[in-house]
Amino acid sequence: MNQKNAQACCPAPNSEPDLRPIEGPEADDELAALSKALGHPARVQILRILARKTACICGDIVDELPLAQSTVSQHLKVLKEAGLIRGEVDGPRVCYCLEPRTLRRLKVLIAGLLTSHRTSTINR
Amino acid sequence: MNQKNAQACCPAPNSEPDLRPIEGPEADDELAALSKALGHPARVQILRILARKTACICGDIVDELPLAQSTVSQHLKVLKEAGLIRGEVDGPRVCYCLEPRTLRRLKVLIAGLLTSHRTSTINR
DNA sequence: CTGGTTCATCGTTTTCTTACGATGACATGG
DNA sequence: CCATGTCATCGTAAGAAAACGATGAACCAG
Repeated sequence: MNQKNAQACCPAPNSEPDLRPIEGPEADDELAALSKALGHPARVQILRILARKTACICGDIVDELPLAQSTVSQHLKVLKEAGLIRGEVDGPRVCYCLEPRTLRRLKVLIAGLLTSHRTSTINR
Repeated sequence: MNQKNAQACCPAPNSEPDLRPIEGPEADDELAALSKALGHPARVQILRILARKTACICGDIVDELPLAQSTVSQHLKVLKEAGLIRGEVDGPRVCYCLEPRTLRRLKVLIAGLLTSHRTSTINR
């Protein structure tokens, strides 16, 4: 019941390349952790909402999901701890937004499973 | 204690494009399900093993993981039900291999979260 | 047919996850 | 200062997931 002005939070596109390895035990754990954070429909929907809205929003997310506020807050926490989103306090509200860097990282990690595979001829 | 000959199972590279949508409720659920299947370190390691070995293997996977055979079998089941791997019976053994098509699909779904976002300028 | 190998499934325990309402922290408008 | 709106956290109950050993099905070798 608000549709607040999407503040100019969540800055710094930060397109530095990611240094971390794409294979090995650490990469495996990283991929598992990121996937786990994505592994719930509500959290995917939250990411989708944040991706759609050009800029970041606050708890309008709650209005878009058939879940209690506390549940949504919990999901946001999971996503934030995984580094997939960022939250910034804006007065009484909190403004969430995507962290595209992490999503790109996830994409790269998954692609890494494909490139080491034999079918890389049709891979891209 | 075996290192059996990796049979020529798991054929059909099958590079048809995927028809299904990249957004919407179905895509969200699909992405969540695939991510959930990936959301465990042991399962990521299994995929990594299958990706490394050029061809498919059997329960040599069990020898590579610090888990009981039944536990590995359970993880394989999860991966198979998600469509990420394929299993083919080869005599008394079962030969597993990657399903690159599904991994590519997952990559596309994640990329879809990025493309609808504003930062697509630095997206690729 | 018999015994051995390979793997899936069953049954169980333990732990994690999800969901909710209730409560609390915090900033802002009056 | 007080009331209100916004959000996080706590406590809890229900359900899912993870791990294991034990058992069973299927296949070969002899």
